[in-house]
Amino acid sequence: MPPSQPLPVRVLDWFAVHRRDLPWRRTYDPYQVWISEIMLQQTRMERVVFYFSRWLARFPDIASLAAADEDEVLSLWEGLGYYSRARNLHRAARLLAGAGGTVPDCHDSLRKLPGIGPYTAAAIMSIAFNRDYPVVDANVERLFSRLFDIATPVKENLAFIRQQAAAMLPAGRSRDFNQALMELGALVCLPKKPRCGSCPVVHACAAHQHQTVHERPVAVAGRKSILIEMACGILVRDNRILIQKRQADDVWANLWEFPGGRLQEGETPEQAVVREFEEETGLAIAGLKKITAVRHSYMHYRVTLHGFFCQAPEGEPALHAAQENRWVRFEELDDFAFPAGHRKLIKFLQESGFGS
DNA sequence: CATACGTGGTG
DNA sequence: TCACCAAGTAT
Repeated sequence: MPPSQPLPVRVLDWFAVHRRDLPWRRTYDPYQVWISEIMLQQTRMERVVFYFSRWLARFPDIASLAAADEDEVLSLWEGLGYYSRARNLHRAARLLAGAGGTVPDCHDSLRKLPGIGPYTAAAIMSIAFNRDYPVVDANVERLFSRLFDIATPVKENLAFIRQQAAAMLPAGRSRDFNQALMELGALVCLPKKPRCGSCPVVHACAAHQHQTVHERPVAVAGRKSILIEMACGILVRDNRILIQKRQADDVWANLWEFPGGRLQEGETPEQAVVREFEEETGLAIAGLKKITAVRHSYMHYRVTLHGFFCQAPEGEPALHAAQENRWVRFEELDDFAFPAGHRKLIKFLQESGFGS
């Protein structure tokens, strides 16, 4: 391919050869494109494929999603993170089900749906309906920051990047072109190890010319990660385990967990479980038995979660910090959506033969 | 508009 | 090990 070909043509030709075969690229069914775009937000492609397939098998269309319980929706989302995406998807499906039951072929209507922002509205318009809307995601930002060798923080240059993306969008080819730009960012114009030798537009890349590819995009200074310790208690009574449903306005909204919380200054994990259990449920637990500690992280926090078995002689738990209590059998824990740390603890128990 | 929202992969 | 990253949105 001669380097004289216009950049959009080179990008489209590259995509025709290198595009990955993905479930939602088979029919471009608008519902499927919508689901995929929400799942792909801040989430890696390889990870999404599994969740997407399982989701489509259970919720093949807007009607089935709208008819589902939120708990089941969250269960199918468990592990993907950013759970408001699942709750918003569910809410939006119910809005759409009452209004024709199709994904609107209209940017403004899409933009009004919960969970659909500027990126996703444009992505659905172009990928599902092949309408001429430019899309600028983190891939496109990185690609353009290199193409134009942008030396200031990329977030300060979004207007310029959007303008460039709109200017080079080939009319009538937006479905392929937008995906091509993102695919190029995901497969070639990588953050750490860009494969400039395989790039179809390296001849037009200012950063490559100036040997500044590794310095682009320029990021704003990040925050340091914070170490915290947490503890939770698995209260067993009559072969049932107490779980609580988290508040709707808190982190991990509407997910389930074992009572517990963050260690205070100078507190041991044991003291923290006793205190948190009392605060959250009013129960005075005893007979603590350490299970294990699991490490995980979220946002800029790195968490060590200490898990304990515990006992409580009498009384039903109160609801001081949760919206619902439930006593469930060990095997039933798989039917509820838990934050990753708690799920790791459950997995540890399953693998150590507990309950069998 | 800065910040919160989750998680697992990566170098 | 750890900081940074990944097809953003809501507030």
